Amino acid sequence: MLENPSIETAFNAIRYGLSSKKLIVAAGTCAVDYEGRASSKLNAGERLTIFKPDGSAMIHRPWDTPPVNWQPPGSLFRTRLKGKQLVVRVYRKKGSEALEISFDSLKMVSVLDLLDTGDFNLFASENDMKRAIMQVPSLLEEGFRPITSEKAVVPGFIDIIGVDKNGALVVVEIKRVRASKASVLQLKKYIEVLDLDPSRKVRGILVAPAMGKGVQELLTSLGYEFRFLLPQKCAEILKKESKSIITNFFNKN
Amino acid sequence: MLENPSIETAFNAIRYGLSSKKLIVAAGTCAVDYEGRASSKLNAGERLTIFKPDGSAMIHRPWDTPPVNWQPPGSLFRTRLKGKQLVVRVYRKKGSEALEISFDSLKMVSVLDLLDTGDFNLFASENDMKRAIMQVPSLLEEGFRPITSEKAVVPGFIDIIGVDKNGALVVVEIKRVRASKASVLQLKKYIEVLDLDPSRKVRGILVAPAMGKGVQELLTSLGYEFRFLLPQKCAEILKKESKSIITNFFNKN
DNA sequence: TAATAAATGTCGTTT
DNA sequence: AAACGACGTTTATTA
Repeated sequence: MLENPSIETAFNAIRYGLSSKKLIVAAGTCAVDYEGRASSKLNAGERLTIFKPDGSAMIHRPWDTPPVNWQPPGSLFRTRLKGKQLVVRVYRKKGSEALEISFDSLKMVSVLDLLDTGDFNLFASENDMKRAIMQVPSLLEEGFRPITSEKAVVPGFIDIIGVDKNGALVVVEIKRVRASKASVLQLKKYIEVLDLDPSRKVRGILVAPAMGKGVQELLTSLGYEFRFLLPQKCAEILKKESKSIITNFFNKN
Repeated sequence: MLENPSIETAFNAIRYGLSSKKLIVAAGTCAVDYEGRASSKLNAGERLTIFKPDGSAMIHRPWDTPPVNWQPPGSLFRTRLKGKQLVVRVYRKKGSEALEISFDSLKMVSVLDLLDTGDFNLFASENDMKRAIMQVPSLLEEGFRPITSEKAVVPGFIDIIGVDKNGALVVVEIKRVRASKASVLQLKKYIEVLDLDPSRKVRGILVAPAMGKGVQELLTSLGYEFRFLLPQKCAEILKKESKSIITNFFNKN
């Protein structure tokens, strides 16, 4: 960990860090060039740069969440001194993409050995909404009974098929974000694919936290219905069921 | 800049850094909870965290380019000590989204004042491809003459309208990445919007560095054409042209 | 402000 | 490996 190191000192620290697969954080005045699918040029300024052991790299300006320049994991590093500058080249063969960071001076260099084995779980995906409805069918409506099992349905296909309290077939299409007209057409397609005999009544229900423009009209014209449901509520339900983490764990392993 | 600070020392440094709008980098053992549009839980492990003066925040694991958790600019910070833990809460009103980082210990805390005024330029956007064709129409084909001026065309609408060497109208749709079937349908829509009289021949040309599956078939069935063009080549042309403009400038003066 | 298209999108799964 | 779709997409642009 170095404060205001000379270019040479920083060079040695970064070289060492890269070769021993450490995570490196460096702040300093640099210019950045990128050539690849696109190309970019960033003039000199003070930024935070991160080099990770997996070969990924980021250059952060003092604002914004996404980095101004980056390179994905699997990239290769080459560090060299060029006159009074420290130059780090991050490149990969595929698409011959290259990022070149030229440091004029450094305020801080930190070489870190981070051990991170903690599990990460993201809840309330569209699949989680489906699971929540499967576990608590009354989320859709009283008396609803799903026919399809959680795993049986082909992903990207019909979300849930079930039966309502009157025995009518129900096709459910779930969106975790605002439903678009495309969502309605998807529901329509699914219902058509089912190739139902006309004697049996079939209901189409679109489940989402919101509707886009014209969605209600399209739904009505096709005779389908809308059910308001927040992904957050599904997350709470799954949390309550507390099986979700375990399920997640087993899905992963 | 602190190495292995105590929780209290780190607390004071981070508090100071946040209140004085500095950029903060901290590495240490932490757990992270996110609640908002989705929700997530990250168990304890060693990570790198960044808090920026604009209110954005990132938590980076020792691998991957995107952060495992983040919060966009405009978020608010609240730092507090909770037992033996240092807790940083990053939250925003909209959607009531909140990120909570609980540190057990810290390896490094760095409070940085970064001055970054350097220009950033990204070349070879879709618009750059358009400009390149406007400047060098032969990129599309010999004898092509654009009708629309660079600025006149409504962006998001028809990219370029022109005339070929035989006087036929040409509608050009540009993609900077592999063109999908949607791109072809977009071209089709644009041509239909033109509402042309049937006496005049109209050609539709899709310009892109590659074609997706079924695109060639769809193009053929609609009677449209494909023109291979790399964004990089456009970038080079624009670079060359801008130089020639400078040269022109010096020749004139 | 809402809708639409682009992104060095990225990140999965499926073919 | 390519192709397709979803994303805590984000971001920019335009009606």
